[in-house]
Amino acid sequence: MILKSQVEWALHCCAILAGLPEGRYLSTKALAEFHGLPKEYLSKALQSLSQAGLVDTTLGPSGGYRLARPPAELTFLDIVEAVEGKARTFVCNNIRENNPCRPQGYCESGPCPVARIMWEADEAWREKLRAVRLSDLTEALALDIPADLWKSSFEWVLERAG
Amino acid sequence: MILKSQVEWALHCCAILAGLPEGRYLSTKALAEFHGLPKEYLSKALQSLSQAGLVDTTLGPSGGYRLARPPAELTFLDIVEAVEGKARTFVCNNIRENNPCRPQGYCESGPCPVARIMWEADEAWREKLRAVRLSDLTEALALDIPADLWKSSFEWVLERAG
DNA sequence: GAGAGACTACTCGGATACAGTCTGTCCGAGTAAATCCGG
DNA sequence: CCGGATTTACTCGGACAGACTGTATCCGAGTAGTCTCTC
Repeated sequence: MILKSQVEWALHCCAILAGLPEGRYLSTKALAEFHGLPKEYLSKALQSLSQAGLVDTTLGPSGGYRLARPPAELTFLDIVEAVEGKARTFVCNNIRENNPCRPQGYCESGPCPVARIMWEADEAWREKLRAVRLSDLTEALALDIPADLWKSSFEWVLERAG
Repeated sequence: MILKSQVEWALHCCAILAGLPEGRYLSTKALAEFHGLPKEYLSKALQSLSQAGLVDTTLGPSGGYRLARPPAELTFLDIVEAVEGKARTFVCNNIRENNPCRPQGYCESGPCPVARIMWEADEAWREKLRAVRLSDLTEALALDIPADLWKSSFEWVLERAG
């Protein structure tokens, strides 16, 4: 059970978009070039973000993506779920129904206890992701990255933002 | 990102094995029949448990599996990791290394902040699974299942336990 | 110089292909209990 | 009746195949700016 690499890409791209000045867009091409990723496939991840309503998009030249909401109102969970889907990581096939001792027509009272526990863990994971805002990430990145690299990256992006 | 169905199977099988009297074994065939699962494929899940040291096995007739430890000393995480592996659900490909502004030979100071956050969520998930013991599951099952079904199932298993 | 039309650069979506994993099946090797057979 | 050989029932591991998902590429349709051409 491993998350797709698109999740990683989407998170990094959102971090870049978070630094974009109000009203500017950044193209898939620029984002792909900045991260060294295949443009065509990266666009699938960005399309997922777009379909989830996390980013706005404009067509035509100087078109591209920008965040639909301020970074403080976007959580990691939003982004992860946009790419990976909202489905739970554990699916219950109710194999308890196959119990040979089970009386005919017996109806289960509720979700299988096994599933209940797995779903609680899944919820703990999501809760942790829900608690981290995109703005928290950019703050962490600002501390992590040397100031000059931070500045030159910002300028690199600005040059390409329409 | 969905866990394999083998995880579900392994959890249910462990719950059955937890009810087995001291020193008795239960065969793959019986476990597969009880849960309505393909015997050959279920054996893969049980082999994973065996390789992880969670269950003991004996060959020959009246052979099969039994828990290697008391149910109170087996956690959900043990079982999930035995089947699914211990690898983190988020892998960091360090795409920040491709930043075109990054100076040559620049060495990252530590793990990528994005990965750090994802790994914390992963750890929260595992922590939740670590907190649930197999004995907790059997207690929950005892409450969930009607007493007569519980009893007849136990007898069904005992008949086949060598 | 202004407006209409052509052009360009981009997003979006579908089609396609390939690889890896998940699911499932089959079979042979090895092992331990049960059975059989000879003394 | 006893001990050794055979049979049986099971685990274990590898080989294999099909379905599905993840990764990746390509191309056509649509759109918004830009450019060009004409008046």
